[in-house]
Amino acid sequence: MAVGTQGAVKAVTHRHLDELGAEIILANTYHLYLRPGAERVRRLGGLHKFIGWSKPILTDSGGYQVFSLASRRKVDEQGATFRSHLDGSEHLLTPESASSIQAQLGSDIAMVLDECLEYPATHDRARASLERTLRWARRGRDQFLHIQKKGSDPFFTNPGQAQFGIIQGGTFPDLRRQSVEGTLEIGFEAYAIGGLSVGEPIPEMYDITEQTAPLLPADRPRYLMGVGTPVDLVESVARGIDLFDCVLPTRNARNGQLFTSAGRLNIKNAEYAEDESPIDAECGCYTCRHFSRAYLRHLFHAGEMTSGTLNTLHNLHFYLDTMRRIREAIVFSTLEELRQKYRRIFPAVSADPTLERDPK
RNA sequence: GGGGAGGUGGCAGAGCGGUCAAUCGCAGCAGGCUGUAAACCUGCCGCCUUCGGGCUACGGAGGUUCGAACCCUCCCCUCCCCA
Repeated sequence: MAVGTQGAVKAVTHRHLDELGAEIILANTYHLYLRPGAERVRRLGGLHKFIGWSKPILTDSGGYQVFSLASRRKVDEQGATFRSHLDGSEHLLTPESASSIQAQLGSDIAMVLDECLEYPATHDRARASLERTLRWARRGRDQFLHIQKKGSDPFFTNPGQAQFGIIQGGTFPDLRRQSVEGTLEIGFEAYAIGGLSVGEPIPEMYDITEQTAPLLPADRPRYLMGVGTPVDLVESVARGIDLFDCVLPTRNARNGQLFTSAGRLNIKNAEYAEDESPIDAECGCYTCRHFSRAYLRHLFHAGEMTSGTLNTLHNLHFYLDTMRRIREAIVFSTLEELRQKYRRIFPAVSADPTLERDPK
């Protein structure tokens, strides 16, 4: 899933996404609640109509903001109180309100409110957090079912909405298992693994994924939240994951880092100033078919908006293409080869993740 | 012709006797970004370096001083105002 936090995948239009073959996008409860407001979206006919995207939308619950906006929120049993990053005003997000807001938004998949645990965290802290997430899950699910039962409720703009539960438990396998059991007991349409890709070493992330994914129902999509790099996708599918979302392809594109069949490429670098070749000769995206590295580097340095657009088109193409290759490899039983290939292409990431985070 | 302001590292612009190789910004170079407070952030940015430091520097030449980008003298050069 391409990430479109505020109802738009940054730098590209829905038409671009259609052409790229994007089947679903992600939007965010917290951001849309603050602006333009869930009530307003509902009055405007729901998120699909409002943003002009008729294909599926998944809304994250705001659980990630519990992590990423840690400095501007406090969490208690009731929920998370945020100081708005827009105007400083206080807002309480509860499991119930997260469900209600998403009902008003009318997304196709709503995520239950969870507490995305920071890394590192002690076993005690992780257990307490997961148990709270479980209690929140019960409350969020009850609210979801309550709204859905009413059916004609004016708050409800998408009667077909599904709700996914989220597994927490930090980097502790026993806690992950406990979280899975509790979450399955509550029962959701499908399940996500949360609380990873928050700074833990990549091997640990793979490890937890490997131990957690098989515990989730095989007949439902398993969603690994917030992951990842291209090699992370391949490695995670190999461990049982079906669905991802990540800001990397879009954010890094805007910041000049491109994912290619030869690894990461920083289009800002001086070495591309007069390089007439495309970003990736093996790529068939619009950007690669039409523009040189030299031009793309120029656009970036000149601060042209087109830079973000063209780079984003390329990176999203690379990501969606990676997923297509993975599906194909599964069909032809060549996933292991694909894995080796991606490990080769992105060695720093798979061999020693710490190199990625700290060049020294 | 008269009056005034000023010349500082690629640009722009602080500093106005020691703690200045010299604030800040821009440009440049490199790196990071994993359920987006991110078209953002970090580091480097005179030369050399065994990273401790060494060397050359604030238009030019002299001078004062223990010590000068900062004070004095002369020279060169810009810009502004009035005629």
